[in-house]
Amino acid sequence: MPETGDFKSEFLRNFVKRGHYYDCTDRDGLDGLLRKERVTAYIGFDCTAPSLHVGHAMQIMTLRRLQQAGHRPIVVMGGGTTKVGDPSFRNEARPLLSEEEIAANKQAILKSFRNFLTFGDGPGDAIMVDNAEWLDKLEYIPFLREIGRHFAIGRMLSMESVRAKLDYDLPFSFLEFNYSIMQAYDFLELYRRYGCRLQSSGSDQWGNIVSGIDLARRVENVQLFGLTTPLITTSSGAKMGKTAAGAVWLNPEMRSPYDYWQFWRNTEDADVGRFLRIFTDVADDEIARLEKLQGADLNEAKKILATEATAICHGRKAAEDAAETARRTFEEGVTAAGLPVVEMDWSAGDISGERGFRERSAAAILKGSGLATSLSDARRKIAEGAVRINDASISDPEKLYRASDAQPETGALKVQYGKKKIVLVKPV
RNA sequence: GGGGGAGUGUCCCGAGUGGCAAAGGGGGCGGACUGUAAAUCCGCUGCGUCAGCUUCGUUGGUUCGAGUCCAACCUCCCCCA
Repeated sequence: MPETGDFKSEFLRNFVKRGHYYDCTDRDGLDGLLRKERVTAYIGFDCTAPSLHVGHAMQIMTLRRLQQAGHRPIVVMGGGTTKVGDPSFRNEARPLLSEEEIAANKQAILKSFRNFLTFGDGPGDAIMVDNAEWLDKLEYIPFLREIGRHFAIGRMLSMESVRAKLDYDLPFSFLEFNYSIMQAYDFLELYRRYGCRLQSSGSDQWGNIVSGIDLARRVENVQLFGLTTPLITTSSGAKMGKTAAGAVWLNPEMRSPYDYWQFWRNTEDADVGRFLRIFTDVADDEIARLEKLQGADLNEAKKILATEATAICHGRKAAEDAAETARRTFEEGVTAAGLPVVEMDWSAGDISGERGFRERSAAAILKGSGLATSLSDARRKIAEGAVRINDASISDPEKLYRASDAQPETGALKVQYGKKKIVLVKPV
């Protein structure tokens, strides 16, 4: 990690202290600018999925910190760049998304930002733009003449993301090669439109950020700045939020606030302090106190981390509901109504055959709960003894339940896979 | 354009002799131990009313039988132009 130096601006001092800082293209320059005026800064987000995931949370928090320090954040939706596709650090050219998919993804992603940032027309309010606004309109020859001539092939080839492709003989088309130019052009365009002076992102975007700064210097003779954050991994080395089992989505339709809370609650001991600093607004001295806790006492800190991080993403109410549901479930051992509920059609015979009216096998229920992906999967999990229904351990996948087995408090069957995954299955 | 090589269980990497639901990793999930932690050990990781069914880039073909042989096509890589 590069030198952090002694920053004088409130924003950068805090940025370092909170663990967001990785590198900066011009430390003194940016530090001075931030002290002098309200700075407009942006981060771009591609629309490759219908939701952002916790891996993006670091970036969104950067914008939040900027806003807290009185600066103006711009969220740039990559409606245009996603059509090109970021080649960085991917082994394959990912299949091109259709324009419809990109548009749908963008619409779904927009909502995620509402709780992290305050949008509006005021001087420090966040704004959101889509780079398709200008990228879609580009004309090839004029663009090459105005912008393309400033890009030296030699230097582009030396960029880390490009070199990796070339060095390992990975597929790499001219289309992807242009991604970096598009991103550089974004920075220039944002400067022209909004006076944006700063681009932030993860450290993997360094090359693209620098390209934008160079371009703006040549074209507009202006000094722009870049600021990067470290790639977040857990202490065990795993990349955050992108497990094979499924990303930790920020969108509540794709991952409920309760499950989001659980994700943070299960943080490794060694990460608690670091995550509190990055992903919550908890005061520094309070974090200092929390991370000193030892052994099981550290669980208190994890609950605060979970609630605070969830509150920023899903709102205070949802976070406290999730905390309360977890408390009742795991500390009191009762069936809490706030657990995820899945409705299941019990109106006809057993879905897997005429086994009996309005009865469902344990395996079918487990599949219906979403905790198993198929009946085979459900049977396997039940046979392993990992499943409980209504708090009773079961081993027979064919054991039958009827709608009247629903627990009166919730009107649902309590289906549990493993120790932590609980879903209420409501017969409909 | 010419020559050579490669595409395996849809998370990734990767063995594979004509009899294979297909070795082995990693990752993930579950169990034990704990503190809803880490580490460690064990198990699971295509679908199915367990008879079977469908997987090895795509489509045809040879064969009792093909991931394995043949042909064409698609994609990628390397060398030559």
